[in-house]
Amino acid sequence: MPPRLRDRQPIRGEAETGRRAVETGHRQDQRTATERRRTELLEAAERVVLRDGPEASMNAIAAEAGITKPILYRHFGDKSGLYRALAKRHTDALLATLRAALDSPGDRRDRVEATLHAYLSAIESNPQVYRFLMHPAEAPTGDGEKGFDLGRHQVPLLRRMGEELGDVVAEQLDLGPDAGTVARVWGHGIVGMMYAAGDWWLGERPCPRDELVRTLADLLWGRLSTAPDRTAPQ
Amino acid sequence: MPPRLRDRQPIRGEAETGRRAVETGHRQDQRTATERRRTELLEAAERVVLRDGPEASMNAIAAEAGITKPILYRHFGDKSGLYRALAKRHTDALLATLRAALDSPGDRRDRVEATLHAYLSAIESNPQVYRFLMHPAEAPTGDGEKGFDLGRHQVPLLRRMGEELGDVVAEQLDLGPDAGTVARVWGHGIVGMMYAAGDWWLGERPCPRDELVRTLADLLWGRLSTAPDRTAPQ
DNA sequence: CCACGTACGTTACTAGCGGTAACCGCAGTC
DNA sequence: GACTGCGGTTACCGCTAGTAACGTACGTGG
Repeated sequence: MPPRLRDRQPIRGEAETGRRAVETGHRQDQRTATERRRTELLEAAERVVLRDGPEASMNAIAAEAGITKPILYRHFGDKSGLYRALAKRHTDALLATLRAALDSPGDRRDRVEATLHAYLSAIESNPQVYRFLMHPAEAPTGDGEKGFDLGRHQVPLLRRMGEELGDVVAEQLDLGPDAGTVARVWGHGIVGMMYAAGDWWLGERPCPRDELVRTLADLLWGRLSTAPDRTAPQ
Repeated sequence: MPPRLRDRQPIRGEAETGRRAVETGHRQDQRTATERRRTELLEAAERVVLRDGPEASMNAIAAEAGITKPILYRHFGDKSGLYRALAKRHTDALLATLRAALDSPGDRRDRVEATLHAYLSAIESNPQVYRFLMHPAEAPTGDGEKGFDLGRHQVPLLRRMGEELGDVVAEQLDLGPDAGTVARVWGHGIVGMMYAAGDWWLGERPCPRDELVRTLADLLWGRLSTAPDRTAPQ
């Protein structure tokens, strides 16, 4: 890869214009102030990530915020800390949307289709956020354990969505014995189905969204088992 | 000398002990020789990746092979080239296994379960290879296009499996109009289901493999639509 | 008043990364 | 003998994440 021009360092003395004078009266808004600062930094980070993708550098983020790296590290510990904080808002929002769709009125098929629609339109309307959430660009291990744990620190959104959907399935359906396990398996399975099909669809756009939703719902409705064989009539 | 610590370079003169003398007779095995060298390097890389995970450094791989970085770059271009070469063998093997399962005798349900079994036992028997294949640890863009392409250079194995399965579905089932699109959607969807459920199962081990296979097959067989409601016990 | 704690901010560094330029030496071939 | 190509090296580049040390404004408490 050709060497990139070094990213611009923050311009000196432009971040602190006319700020301090506003809150002279208040005293112990220290905590709220740092909180506000935190969200300011997060918004800057979000701008950069949405512009440059998940591989945005801490330098670039700091520059966007008008400051330098050490402050970012004071606030978020390390890069994965920043990314975790950044991801939280979006994952929470997405999960809320999905839960709303899962609890929407209508029969079961309607709810399933509504959920698929919700997920797909979310990733469609903001692919870069989706990409950032799903492909965290190397979350640096971080756990003390070296070895074959596998998957713990990876793609947490997929896991969370799977757990969430499993809960909903468990609470809405009567699955007989082993209901808990079955529901969780289905939760992760269905989420994975949404994920892979959605990722592929977003890249190739082979059909409108409704058709994708219908086709996936057909799959979940067992059409795979009832479709006629093709080798026989030939 | 500047005070920079140098990372350990490979030990001098241990890679070429008693090698040259063997093939004095042959002449134009240059191509086969470089081919052999390539696979030697790939095996060294594999050892390191299986030991250190996907974030293994080129320096470490070169050291393991008893050489230095530039040779790796001569052979594979860049890191993603090496990783692609490294992944190819395993993906080919896995895809062949899956295809065999998809074409196995028995009825449709048997074939589906056989395929699930094949995938799950593959990732179970070698989780680190699986992890390397699925989470390529930041394939560095590489494409000229900057922007929102999304997903093209990401997780190629998932895509390939989806395409492959879509082909099989299309050639075995009669899906009426739009058969091509339906088959591909299903291919990617089913693969995603396997992927997410398998990843979760591998981490938590909530049930034996057979049960997971059966539960997923049940999902594909439409049990989601036929399971009784739980909130309204008629 | 002065000292303290605390936030914000900087400069200047470190080790390590992927990747490359320039060079050496050895084989075989025209 | 000159040319070419491959295996191999040293030494570098620009970049990254992360840190140490220092400075500056502020409000509080002895």
